[in-house]
Amino acid sequence: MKQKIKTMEELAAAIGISRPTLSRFFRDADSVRASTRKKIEDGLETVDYVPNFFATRLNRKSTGLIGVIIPDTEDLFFARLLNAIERPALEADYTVLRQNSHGSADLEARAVETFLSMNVDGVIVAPLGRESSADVFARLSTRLPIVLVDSRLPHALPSVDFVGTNNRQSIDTLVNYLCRTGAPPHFFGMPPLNTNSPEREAAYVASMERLGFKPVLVEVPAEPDSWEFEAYAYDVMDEHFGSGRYVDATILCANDRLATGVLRAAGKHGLLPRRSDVKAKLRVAGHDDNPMSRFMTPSLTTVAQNFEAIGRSSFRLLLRRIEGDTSLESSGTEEVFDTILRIRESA
Amino acid sequence: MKQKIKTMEELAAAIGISRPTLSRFFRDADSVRASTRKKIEDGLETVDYVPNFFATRLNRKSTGLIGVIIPDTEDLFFARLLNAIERPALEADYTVLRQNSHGSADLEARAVETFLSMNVDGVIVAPLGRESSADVFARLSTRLPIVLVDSRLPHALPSVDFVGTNNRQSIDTLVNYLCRTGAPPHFFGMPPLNTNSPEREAAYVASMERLGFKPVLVEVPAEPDSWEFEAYAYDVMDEHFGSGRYVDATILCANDRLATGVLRAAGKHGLLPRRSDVKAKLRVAGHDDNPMSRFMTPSLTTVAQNFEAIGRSSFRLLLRRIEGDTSLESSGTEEVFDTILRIRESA
DNA sequence: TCTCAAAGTTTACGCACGTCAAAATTGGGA
DNA sequence: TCCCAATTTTGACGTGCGTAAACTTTGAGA
Repeated sequence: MKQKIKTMEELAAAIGISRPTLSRFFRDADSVRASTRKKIEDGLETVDYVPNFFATRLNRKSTGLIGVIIPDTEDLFFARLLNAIERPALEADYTVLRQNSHGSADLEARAVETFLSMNVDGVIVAPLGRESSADVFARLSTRLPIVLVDSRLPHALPSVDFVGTNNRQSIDTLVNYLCRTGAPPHFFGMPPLNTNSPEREAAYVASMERLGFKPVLVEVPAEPDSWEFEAYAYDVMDEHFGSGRYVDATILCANDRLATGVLRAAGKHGLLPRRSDVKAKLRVAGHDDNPMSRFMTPSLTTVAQNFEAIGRSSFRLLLRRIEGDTSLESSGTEEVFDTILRIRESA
Repeated sequence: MKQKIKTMEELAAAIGISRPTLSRFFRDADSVRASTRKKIEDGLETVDYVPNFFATRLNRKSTGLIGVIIPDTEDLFFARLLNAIERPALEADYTVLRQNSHGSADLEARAVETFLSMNVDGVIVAPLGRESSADVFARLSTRLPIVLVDSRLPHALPSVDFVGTNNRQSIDTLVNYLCRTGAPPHFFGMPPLNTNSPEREAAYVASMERLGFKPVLVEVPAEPDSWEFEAYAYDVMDEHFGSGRYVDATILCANDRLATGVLRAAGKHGLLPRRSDVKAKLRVAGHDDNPMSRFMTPSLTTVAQNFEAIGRSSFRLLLRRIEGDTSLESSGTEEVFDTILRIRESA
């Protein structure tokens, strides 16, 4: 069992190198002479030493930490987004800290406090659509670089960057496809938890009108403040289908999780064809290309967001802000990515 | 805009309270006189101060941090488990740090290093099934309290606690139900990424033999070292169904994600009944009750793990170890929870 | 072997806060 | 109004490491 060493001072004594040199070595192994580098590395092999995380960050201009706040870890959309951010961050030697706002503005604010107290170099956040969120992030953005992903804030903060999906393109792609291949779609919106909700609805209305069709929203009783999209959509459509409404309609859902609930309700009411070669009357399309969507029966027609690009891009943008890249506009930058249509069985 | 205050020293000056008293206040607000408590709290209202996270943890016996390591954040099973651990931890004023091993033993080891360097009070880990994992955690357990969750290690560490699901009970429940209502099930195991895989298979064999049936494992070509369970199961069964094998069998899958792939393959080959009142020949059952399972078509018959209990219990156990509860066995404790059968349409 | 720049060592201070001991206040009851 | 225990303040040191300045050693080329 290797000798346990607690401080860098002890380490210096144990391998015969001065502490400042060790400190330099840990910051950048190439900043010391090759021969002493080898001596240190050999020494480290023989002992059990881990630099103290807190002590190293306490007195440093950059902590090498970035914070990410998402609303729900149990939503695969955000789980994938998180991974897409974490990957380039790890490559750039940043440690990413995740906080879950659980859809609550309070927890979101508390997460911000935590990140401030940790002197993170920057924050990437998928915000809630609340007013309070906007205030919190307005304050935050005066103290730290911050980039929004996936959703904007209800009131635009002119100085904050945004990276997300091009909702106009994605919805337009779906509307065009659906109109070309069958009945013009109705739109099933999502609970207005963030700004994607109104954005996609507006995009739907615009696309339909451009094609000369009348936009029709699926009637929803009350929009619950919940992230249980599948159950919500199922309840709504179970009611509709049970009363004979929408049974041969084309339904464009604001995301795949809603579409999942719709498909389930359709199955219950016998509205799904048994074999994929039988044309169904009811058609359902989603948005996001959730990993489960291709495994449903029928598999879900949807559009795939470019997670990789969004994650990478938001991190890079944050990095440039952190490094004070002056070629960036001081007013917020905006990057949106197009989606790819995935035609499957449901529409 | 409130006055920004960076250190406790400044805070002390700003609100007229000595620094040690402030320090005591932040550790426990009730440890100061009510009148000075009020004075401090009023003062805090007027300024913008956040204690430095690193400085507060640097020189403290307990950091109030616990680490959690899971193999995959994009697997809803682990996402839910994580939340179930985080909830009681937050109530007990612990901050939980998550690390994702991405199924890699290297990253798992690195996560351990990180936690050690942060002086976390304890670690909860859902381990990989690798040999190397066992070594890493053996070392870790000599320095920190640690509890394993969901899966054991390939070689039992006698001194480490374990909290998970009672695989014997869950599989036995499913086997009994399936045998009672139709053909005895075949078993579709999962890639041997952790110890649940062999455990569930052994439980299946035992249950079948006890009922006097011959256990039959679904033939799998090569077991890939992958977490893409749905795609894996789909590929395997697409091949089988395409050749006419298992088309009227009952298939018990080691988890819901595999079952999802099986159902998808069944749909492709027209093996699913159109309406739920038509008896299917092919039956599929899963394990875990993934949130999506009830929304599939057909909805999946499965067993629900008791996430809440597993999460709460593993945290409590860790807490007792941290606090040095002497009523605990020094040899490892073991807690397993029973599952609940969810009978739905697929079997 | 000499030379000089490169690299390492010494020494010392700083970071923001925890914590302890001794001295000074405070406040409620007698 | 006096007194004493409870609190707070003062002063000082510790945590593990970053970092700067001055000084010493090293090593490749002349």
